[in-house]
Amino acid sequence: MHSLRPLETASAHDRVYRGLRTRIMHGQIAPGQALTLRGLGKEFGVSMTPAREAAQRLVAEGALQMSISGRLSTPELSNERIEELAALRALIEVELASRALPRAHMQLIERMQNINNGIADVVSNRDAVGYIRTNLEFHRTLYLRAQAPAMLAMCETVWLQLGPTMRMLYGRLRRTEAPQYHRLILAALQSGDEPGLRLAVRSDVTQGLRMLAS
Amino acid sequence: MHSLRPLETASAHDRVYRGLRTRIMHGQIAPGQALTLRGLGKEFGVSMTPAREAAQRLVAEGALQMSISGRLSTPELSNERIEELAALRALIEVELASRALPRAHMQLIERMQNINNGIADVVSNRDAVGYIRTNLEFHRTLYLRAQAPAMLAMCETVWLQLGPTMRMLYGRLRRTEAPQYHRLILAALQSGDEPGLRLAVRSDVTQGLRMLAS
DNA sequence: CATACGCGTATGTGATCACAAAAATCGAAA
DNA sequence: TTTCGATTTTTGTGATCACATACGCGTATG
Repeated sequence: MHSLRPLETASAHDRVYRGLRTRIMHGQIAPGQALTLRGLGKEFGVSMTPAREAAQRLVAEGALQMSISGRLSTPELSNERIEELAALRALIEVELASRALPRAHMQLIERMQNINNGIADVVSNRDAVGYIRTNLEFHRTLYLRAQAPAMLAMCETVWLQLGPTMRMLYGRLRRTEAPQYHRLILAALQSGDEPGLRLAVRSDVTQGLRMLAS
Repeated sequence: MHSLRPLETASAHDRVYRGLRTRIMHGQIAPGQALTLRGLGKEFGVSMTPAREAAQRLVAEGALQMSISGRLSTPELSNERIEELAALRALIEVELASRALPRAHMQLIERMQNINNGIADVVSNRDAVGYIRTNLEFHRTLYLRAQAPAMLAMCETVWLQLGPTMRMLYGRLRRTEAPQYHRLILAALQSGDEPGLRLAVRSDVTQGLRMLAS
């Protein structure tokens, strides 16, 4: 029943918004990177007006910050802010996973396993952006089953705010395999173990935080 | 260290945004109410451009919805959506209250008591908007102590989405006194009872939902 | 060599306009 | 009276422009 607008008729500001949002969420833009409206407009082939709307929207979602003079940049998050956002991820994603559990059939689990196997590839290539994208896809695949669009939207907003920082974090990471907690998540899904699932998701989400302390 | 911009130099779109946002959050606009950019512009004394930016931003936050043709209106929430938003309120506000508890000294509790006493007045006047505003002020006063701006922002976004619906809900309510759970919240704060506080906040936040079932 | 000043350029803001599409209005026919 | 269709009006979109201001760089001065 969703009325999806055809891509070729999507408004200009939506194209800019989606393009920028994806880049930010996947960590393709470093923290503190400056952006200009004319630059965005030229890049996406539109005038300043749609670029401004897209930027304003991303500022409202915390994906960009705007100085008092109106200059745009990706935010450099303080450690306190990162802790807060990780706590929000834990709260919301545990709830989403819990709601998805009763509907998580074998087909879904297999799809998640496939995605998780793909993480090994991007990890071996030292591809930080690919790692973030695949990791988020793993989580989103599960959460979509929760049938909770408002919660998922909030969750993605948090991902968005963490995007530039995640790149920095995962860039430091010397990882050789997919996250260990992903296997725990999959195991808990298969056995229908709700407490185990909640713990596994919480651990997976907050593990990145521990790298900050070191 | 916050660099607050003086109000008299606030940008036009910020004035429109704040004005509209307050109205929506406090339930001054009924669900399904239509809005036009030119109308908003005229009302706030600005051209269409700032009105559009403010509207886009509120759409991004879920406070307004936009039809495929670009028409603006306050959303009419389904029961499932309301349940979801109430669950989000419960998740986030319980966490905020828990974080505020160690910092909630007597002065803060007294301030909250004063606000809560004010609820009796607006209730006796059958003032739905005043009730919502005062109720939210009660909660925000506590949550500000949590020192968690990202969480508070998410929380307020949920309030915003529920604004038009809250008016409808509380409009039906035949209430003669302040919410019972507010007293429990205050008692738990005074005694430093964290489990009791979490339960009281969760109950207060989800109580409105029960009116839907009836 | 460091710092402060000043000028030129880059940048965001808000108003206005032309255009297309949707909604509303009015009239005619069944 | 109702319903369908054409026309008029309303509305959102995106481009462009003038303007004010902030930034950056070069120069001069201590």
